[in-house]
Amino acid sequence: MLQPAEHPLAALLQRLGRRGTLTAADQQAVLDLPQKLAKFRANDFIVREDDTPKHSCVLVSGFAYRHKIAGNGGRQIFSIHLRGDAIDIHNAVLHRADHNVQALTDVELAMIPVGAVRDIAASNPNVGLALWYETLIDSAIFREWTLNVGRRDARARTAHLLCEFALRLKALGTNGTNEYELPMTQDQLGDALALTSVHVNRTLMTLENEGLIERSRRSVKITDYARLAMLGDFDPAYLHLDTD
Amino acid sequence: MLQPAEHPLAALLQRLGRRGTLTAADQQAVLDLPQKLAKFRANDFIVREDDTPKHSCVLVSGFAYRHKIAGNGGRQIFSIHLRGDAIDIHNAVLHRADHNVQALTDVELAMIPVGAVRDIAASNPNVGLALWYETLIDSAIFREWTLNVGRRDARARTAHLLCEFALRLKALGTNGTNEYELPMTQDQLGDALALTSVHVNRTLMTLENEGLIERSRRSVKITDYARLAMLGDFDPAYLHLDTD
DNA sequence: CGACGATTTGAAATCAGTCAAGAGCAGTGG
DNA sequence: CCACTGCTCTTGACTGATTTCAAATCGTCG
Repeated sequence: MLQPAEHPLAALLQRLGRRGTLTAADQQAVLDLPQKLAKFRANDFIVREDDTPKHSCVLVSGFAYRHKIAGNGGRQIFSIHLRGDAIDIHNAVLHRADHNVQALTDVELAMIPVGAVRDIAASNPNVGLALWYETLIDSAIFREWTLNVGRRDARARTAHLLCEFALRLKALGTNGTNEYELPMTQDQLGDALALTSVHVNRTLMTLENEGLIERSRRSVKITDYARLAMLGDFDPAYLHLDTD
Repeated sequence: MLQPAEHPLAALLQRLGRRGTLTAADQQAVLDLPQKLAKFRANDFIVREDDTPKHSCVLVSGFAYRHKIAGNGGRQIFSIHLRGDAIDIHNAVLHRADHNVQALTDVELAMIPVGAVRDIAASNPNVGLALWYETLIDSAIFREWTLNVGRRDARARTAHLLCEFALRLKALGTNGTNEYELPMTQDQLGDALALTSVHVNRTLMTLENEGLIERSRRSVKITDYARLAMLGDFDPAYLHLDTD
C-alpha cells in the first residue's frame, strides 16, 4: 500500500476509515480511485450552482466553503470545509449542483470523476456506506447551522461557530490547542452566521471583552472554552466525531 | 409483484424509482423489505435526539416534522415530511439520532429494521444509490431552509414555505391545485421559519391582504402563484423533483 | 354553554441592520 | 524608505424589523 501520508486521498481515507469498517482491500480501493490534483486560488469557484460537475472533490489542503445566494443578494454560507472533507460527493449522485462551492484560501483538490465515485459505491458496499455516512454528517452540520441561525442570538451563534471550528481542527489531529487561524473575513463570517459584518465585529469584540477569546488579525484563541461552549450552546454530538 | 398502491412501501418505491434506475428485481427487493406498520398520534415523538433507533421509518400517511431544541428553549423545525418520505433512513447509518422526529398529524409508518436498510443498500447498489439520493435531497432542502431563515425577511420566508409545500404536494400526485391543508399551527410555522407565532400571523395576513393567498382555518389557497414565488424567491431546483 | 387551544390585535421594547466615516495593515511602486 | 492603494476592521448615530407582553376574539368540541 502507498504511504497514506503522501497520497492525495490519504486524508479522505482517514476520514472514511474512522468507523473501522474498511478492510485493507477497501482502503486500497479508495487510494486507487482515479484522481488528479487541481489547485485553485482563494475565492475561485470550485462548483457553481446549476453546474453539472464531472468531478467530485476532496480537499487536500486549504479551506473551502459552500454557499448559495438569495434573490435579494444575500449570501448564506452553509459550511466551512477542512482538509480531508469530500466537499461535493453529493454531486456524484445529484448531477446538478444546487449551490456553490468556493475556495476560502488557496486550495489543492483531488478531483475524482463522478462515475468513479458511483462505481466504487456500487462495487464496494463498505466504501459506499462510508461515503454515504460522510454526506449524512454534512446534513447534520447543516441542521445545526439552521438551528444556529434560526434560534440563537448573535453572541451564541458566533460562539458556536468558533467552538465547531476548534473541534473540527482538533479532530484533524494537526492542532491540539484552542488557538487557530480562522481564514475568513468578518464579511464571510457574517454570511455564515446570518449577521452583518458590522454586527460580527461588535460580537467578536464583546466575546473578547468578556474574556472568552483573544484575537489578533485572523487568529483566534479560545481562552475559556467551557464558558464559550456554554454560551454558544455547543454540543458536538451533531459532528458525529465519535464514530458512532 | 404486489399491487404497489396497496403496499405500505408503495409510496417509497415510487419515490426511489423516479429516476428510472431500478429494475423489476430492485423494485421487488424494496417491497420485500421487512417492515411493520405503526401508528402514532399527532404530536407523538417518533425519534428522540440521542436515541439509537432500531428502525428506519417511511411515512405511509399523515405528516411529520424534524426539529431540534436549542439550549435557550427555542425550537427549529428543519423539514416537514409527506407521504412516501423516508423520514429517518439516515439513522440506519448514523446510529445515534441528533435531532427529533415528531408526528404533525396522526401518522402511519412503515418501520424497517435498520439492519435491513443497510443490507439492501449493500447488496443492491441501485437501491443503495436511490436511498443515498433521498438523503441528499433532504440535505438540499436543509440548505434551502438555512438560506430561507438566514437571508430572507419574514414575508419572503413565509411565501417560500408555502410554495415549497404546494409543489411537494403536487409531486405526490394527489392534488393538482394550489389549495391545500397546511397541518401546522402558527406556532409550528414560526419554529419552521424562525419567527414568532405573532409575526407569522401578521405575515400571513399581509400575504392575504396583498391578494397572494386566501386562508380559512388551516387551508391555504395560493391565488397568485407567480407573484408568491417571486416574492418568496422560490426556485424549486433544490427539490430535485425533475429526477436529474 | 363553557372551556380550551389557536388566532388576532395593539403597544412598547430590543436586537440587529443601515449608513457613513475613520483607522489599521499589507502590498506595490516610485 | 515612504507614499499610495485597496481591503478589512472598527466605531458612532440612527433606523427598523421583529419580539415581547398582554389582552381580546374565534372555533370547536364535549
